[in-house]
Amino acid sequence: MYAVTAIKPAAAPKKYEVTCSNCNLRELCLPHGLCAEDMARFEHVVYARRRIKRGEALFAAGDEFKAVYAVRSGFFKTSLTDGEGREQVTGFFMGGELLGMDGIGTGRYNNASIALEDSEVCVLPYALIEKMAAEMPSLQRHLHAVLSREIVRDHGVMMLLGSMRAEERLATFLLNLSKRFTARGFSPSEFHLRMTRDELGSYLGLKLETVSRLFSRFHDDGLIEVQQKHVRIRDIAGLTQILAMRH
Amino acid sequence: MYAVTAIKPAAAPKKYEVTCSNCNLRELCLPHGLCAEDMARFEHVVYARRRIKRGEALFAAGDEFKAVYAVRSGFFKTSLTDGEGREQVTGFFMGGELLGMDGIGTGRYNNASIALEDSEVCVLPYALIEKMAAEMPSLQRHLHAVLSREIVRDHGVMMLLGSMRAEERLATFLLNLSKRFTARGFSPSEFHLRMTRDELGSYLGLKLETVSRLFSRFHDDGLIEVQQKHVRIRDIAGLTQILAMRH
DNA sequence: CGTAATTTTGACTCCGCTCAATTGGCGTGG
DNA sequence: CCACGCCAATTGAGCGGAGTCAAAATTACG
Repeated sequence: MYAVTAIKPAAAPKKYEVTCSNCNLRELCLPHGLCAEDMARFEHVVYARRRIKRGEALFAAGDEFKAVYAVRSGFFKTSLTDGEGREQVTGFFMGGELLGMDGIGTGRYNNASIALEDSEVCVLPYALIEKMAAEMPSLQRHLHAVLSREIVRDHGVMMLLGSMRAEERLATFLLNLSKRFTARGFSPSEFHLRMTRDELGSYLGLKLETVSRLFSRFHDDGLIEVQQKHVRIRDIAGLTQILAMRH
Repeated sequence: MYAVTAIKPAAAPKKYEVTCSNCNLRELCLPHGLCAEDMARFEHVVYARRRIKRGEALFAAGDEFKAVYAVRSGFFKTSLTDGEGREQVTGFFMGGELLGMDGIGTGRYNNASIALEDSEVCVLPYALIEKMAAEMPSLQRHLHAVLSREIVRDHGVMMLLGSMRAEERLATFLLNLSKRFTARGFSPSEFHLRMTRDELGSYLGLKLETVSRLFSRFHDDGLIEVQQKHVRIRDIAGLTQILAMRH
């Protein structure tokens, strides 16, 4: 089971130790595109960080919405659980990506957000964001853009789930992961999956055995090397090819 | 039968003829929750309407993003088309719902938006919305809420596509449609589907034959009456029951 | 009124699921 | 350090739900 505790970071985290302006994720994060002056003002919003240990929840579905979180380091999954206990993983999030925006509309988080490795997030209290956005057009615009892009991302997942076959889904996922790692300066072709086969299956609308079999098949076809959670992409073109083959 | 049309007589569409404050959809639309004064200011943003005939596009994927649209009457689908010509319907929209928010992030609409019956929309130019939101906290908050709720809606679809069986998907869809019609003062149990089996299948991640078979099955089970596009729900509890049955 | 489009229905197939057994990895405690 | 136990991952065998292909029926529309 996942604990919902650890609201309070252990050591006193020195504020402003790493500011947005010198954060290596600034190109990917919410304040992206702000001028130096606006950036300086924005940094006062990011007044706290929070550490979440592997397996713990940053927030649970139904928790009161107070802040949006920017992933500073680590890896998260978000997931819904419906009345009958069925879990649906709705996304995986890494450095510079924002968590919790689904809570704005109702005042409660709709998803649970679970760390899949020891992680750290920047806390962006929504009340402050709202206030600054009203005074800072570039921030307002960027906030809207971030929300809108989340919608576009979700539509991509809908296309994946609604009209792709199993191997296309996994290929799409691997290529997407590769791109996001690249944007963060990591290897495009070699990485550790932080989620289980079950979690990945949930996200892709497949059973864990199917995911496992697909990894084995891709391996046999020389597209990737897999050893448990470690993946190395050997043939990006081959993976892309899978998507190009209609049915 | 409960037509959504005929709200507007044939008269020339004079601007401000129907304002937000007296629009029968105001409880569902973007300006919802604004005070009288703010509402009056907001009405100046809604300076135009646009009629779209059945089968025509309000906008196409890739079109330059300039405005968000509120459905005043009629019915729309939104859909993506990927490189290989595969279509994925991402949503159906009726009175009071907003179209085009996925364009904010990139400056281009990501979806195409097609009228499934003769329809009318209010044009909300984004530049004006943005400006007013900065000056009007209640509007800003509501805009964020609307964007956020769109994300939540998409997550619901992801759960539907990722972890429900065919009959659960259709039952969920019918119940959702019923609720939305109810909120608009139409019959909760009797309505015309404006989309084809193919479009509905795309939305639900099923083939059109499967959708057709499910309608027939639901009919045989006494849950609904179907005759082509006309549907009458006979047993809401029975439909709900389908969702409660795991596996 | 005729033609095209949509819907329904049937027969058969196959992809992904279920059930089950085995293997492998990793942390914990003796 | 190794043994144990637990959880994750792999692999196999068989099944079933949804897809595919095809044809007929019904409806919509020019």
